[in-house]
Amino acid sequence: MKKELPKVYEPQEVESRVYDMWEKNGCFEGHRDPDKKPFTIVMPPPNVTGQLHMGHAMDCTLQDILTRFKRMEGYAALWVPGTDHAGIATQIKVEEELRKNEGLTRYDLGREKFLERVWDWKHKYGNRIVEQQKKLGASCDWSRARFTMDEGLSNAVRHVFVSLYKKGLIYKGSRIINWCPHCVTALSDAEVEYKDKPGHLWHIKYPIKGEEGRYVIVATTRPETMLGDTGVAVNPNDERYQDIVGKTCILPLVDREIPIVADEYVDLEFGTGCVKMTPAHDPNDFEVGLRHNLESIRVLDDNGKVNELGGKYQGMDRYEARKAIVADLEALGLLEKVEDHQHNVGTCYRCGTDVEPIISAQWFVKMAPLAEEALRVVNDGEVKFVPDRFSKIYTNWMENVHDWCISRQLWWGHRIPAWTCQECGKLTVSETDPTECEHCHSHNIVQEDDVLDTWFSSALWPFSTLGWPEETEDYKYFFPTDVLVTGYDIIFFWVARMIFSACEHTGKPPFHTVFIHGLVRDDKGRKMSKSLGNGIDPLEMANQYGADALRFNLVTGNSPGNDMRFYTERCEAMRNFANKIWNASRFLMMNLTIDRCQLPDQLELEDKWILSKLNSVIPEVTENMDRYELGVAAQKVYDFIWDSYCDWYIELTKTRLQGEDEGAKVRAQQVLCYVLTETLKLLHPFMPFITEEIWQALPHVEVSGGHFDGDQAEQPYQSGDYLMLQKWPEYKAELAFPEEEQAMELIMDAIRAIRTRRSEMNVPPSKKAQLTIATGEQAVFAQGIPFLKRLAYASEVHVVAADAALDTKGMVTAATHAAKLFLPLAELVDLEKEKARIQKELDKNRKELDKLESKLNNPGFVNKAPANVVEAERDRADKLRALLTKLEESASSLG
RNA sequence: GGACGAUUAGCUCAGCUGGUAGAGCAUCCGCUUGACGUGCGGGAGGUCACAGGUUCAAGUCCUGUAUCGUCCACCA
Repeated sequence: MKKELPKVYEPQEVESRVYDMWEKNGCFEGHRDPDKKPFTIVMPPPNVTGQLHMGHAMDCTLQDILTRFKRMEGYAALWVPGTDHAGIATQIKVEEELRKNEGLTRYDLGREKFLERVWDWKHKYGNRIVEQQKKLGASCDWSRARFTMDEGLSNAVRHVFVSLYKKGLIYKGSRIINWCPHCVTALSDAEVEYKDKPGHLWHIKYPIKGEEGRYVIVATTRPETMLGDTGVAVNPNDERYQDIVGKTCILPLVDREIPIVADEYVDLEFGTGCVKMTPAHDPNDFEVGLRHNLESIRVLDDNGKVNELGGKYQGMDRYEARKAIVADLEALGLLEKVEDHQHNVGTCYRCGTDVEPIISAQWFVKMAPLAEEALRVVNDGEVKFVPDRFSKIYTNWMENVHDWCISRQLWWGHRIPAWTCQECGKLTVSETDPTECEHCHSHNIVQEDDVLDTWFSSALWPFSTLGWPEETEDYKYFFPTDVLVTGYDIIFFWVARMIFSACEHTGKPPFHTVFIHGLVRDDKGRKMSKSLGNGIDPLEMANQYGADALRFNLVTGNSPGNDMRFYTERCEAMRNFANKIWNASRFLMMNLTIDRCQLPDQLELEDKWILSKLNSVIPEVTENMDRYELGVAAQKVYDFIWDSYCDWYIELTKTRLQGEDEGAKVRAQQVLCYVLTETLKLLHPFMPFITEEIWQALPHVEVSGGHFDGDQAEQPYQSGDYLMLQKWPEYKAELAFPEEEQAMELIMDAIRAIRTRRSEMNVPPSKKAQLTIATGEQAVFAQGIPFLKRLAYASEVHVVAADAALDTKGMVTAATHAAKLFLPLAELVDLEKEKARIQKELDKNRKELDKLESKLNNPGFVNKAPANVVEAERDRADKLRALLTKLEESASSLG
């Protein structure tokens, strides 16, 4: 069954065809199988109208690798995909579109009509990111795809809201919250990004009432908030201001009389030691205000403009008002001084606008009681972070968590299921839309306008996607899930909230492992962003180099949790790797005369070598996968394929494949095929497309079989149909050949030594030379003759005893610890150069041996080091001594 | 102010529980080697940031310092 493959691997065509094949044949479906253990991953749902970026690509790749690996290991693997309605992000997009195309705002349309538009938008673009994930090879069970605003998930949201409300863990209250004047909504603490910005510290004089010419000087970074000042605070221990505490000052521009109070909150060292109090616009002032009964006067409206309480400044934007106020103060001679001042400004994580702390009536989740269990499960190891250092970030946050502001003044999202009675003013909170007030039974009830924070619904994702609160079969079988894969940037937003939500509502942590990865940055180490325009489109990379190459790039060359720089060159290198595998397979198929592939009974030295190498790489890969060291695992497969299989084993088999012995030819094919097949399995999680494509073309190996063998009529696939459903390779004791492995290495050492010598002398491969090997391992080298001929360019090979009398005058020599090698290339030898070379090699190895011997003569080492380490060092010393002897002989023979 | 990460070849990074410093790219030399030039063979290039310590043995563990980066908190 000879097959000819194209010379260069063309991923584009292969990938879509292979993906369709998998999908059509149900390969991605998770099946509840009582005989198997489940393995479940829920995908962090991307924004429904989003586009796939490099971060998604990495996230997706890691999850796919884990899922494919576990699936092959025999788990009932399920990867649940889905999308998030992404409240603010999506609403902003649709509003922008609306303004651009029709010049309308959402208010022009009204809530209902506007939401129709958003749904239209969702239907139009919602599938885009799914298609993009498919391009990357995501083996999700698309039949179980969910959207956070699906009916089921919405029910879960309502169920949770009501349940928390009834437990007193959700409440509505007036607090200082973070307000984005651009998005016109409240934000949670997590949604505020603090940025260091240059600003000023304005020192303003507030006249003291009844004391002409006397002032309190306050320092502020936000002068416009003075319109809402209702007090001035000093530290009670501040000797400078003992006498003014209790007095009143006149708020300039507003002419309000405000008290001077003493509060520990004030820092004696900072500014003037006097702080203006604006309880409606500063969280600390709010607290102080509560202690001293200061009034809260909110002077900014929802758009960040001064409101009707701001007198002549009404209608000005907060920054306009700032300028005007400063100018007016200066005109009045009340501006003492202005200092440059670097300070941290909170900004909206969505739009970057400076966040305004504003007092506002919002809904909150009471966090303290929920945090307790969420901390316990991590502290007790029921939920582990990989790498572990992130658990500290998590616990630190959870220990200091504030109540979570969950209401958003948006329309797109889960509307808060609370109704206010217009008669008695009380709230009715209900899972199903109520028809009357539960307190006074009035029918005159109005639902809250606000919707819930997007993250409120994503917090339920690991169980809501599986059918909860219904006790569905899926929920019972697949929950709790196993691993959550995500970037460290959403530990607070999402991971923390999933953990406390699952603990609270299902009684179990949602997963046992949180596998954290870093950010993908550009080649200069900058975050990829739209504004910088430095984003690299993963799909473009996949198109150009293949999804497999992109995946391999994203998973190798960095360690878990660390950021990675994206280099296109690395994609190229991985594309080359894919091409290498392709050509190795092409070579095999060109030489294939068999249509069944099992290991032959008779194995040659080189067969045992490669099988033995394969046998040790299998557990290494598996162990690294188990430890989430996916990059290390991938690297091991890479090295095995390129070095061991391609550069050595394939070359070694050519002597048989191109020989006359038909039996030997077939046996070589069988081993080649077996090893390649097993290797394709190891590589499959990382490079699913090319491995499947090649595997489909190969005669399938009977030795390992699939784990879907046997009587499983309900299985939608047949054993052996797809590589992605094959059994993950295992170590096989009967295929470990340590002695042959070592023997083969002796031959390989000799080949390398000869190549080096020839290369140093610029002897082209076309110039063959006789080779004489003096060795104590004659039998081994006798087996190596064909390899030495082919790979060390020997015309003839003579293997003689180590102590054989040889006329080696003028011969080129090379040495390994096991053999002396002689090449009759006398005419090419520069005697002086040759001497120098040998001397250099002698020096190097003597130095090495000296180091070793002093180590071995150190009683501390011999007595305290483990026996196997000592043994290995002794062995190494022996080999060095043998090599030195041979080098010395060579030196002396040169005279 | 706290916490964390990084510092290893020219560049980007691996190096897991201490036991002979690695890869990719770049570079230099050679190669129409019957799978692959997206390749093959060979080479050069590193006092593992610095200073101490633990140990028979430290890139790896501990302490401190420096530089860069990230997160959290926050003084108007």
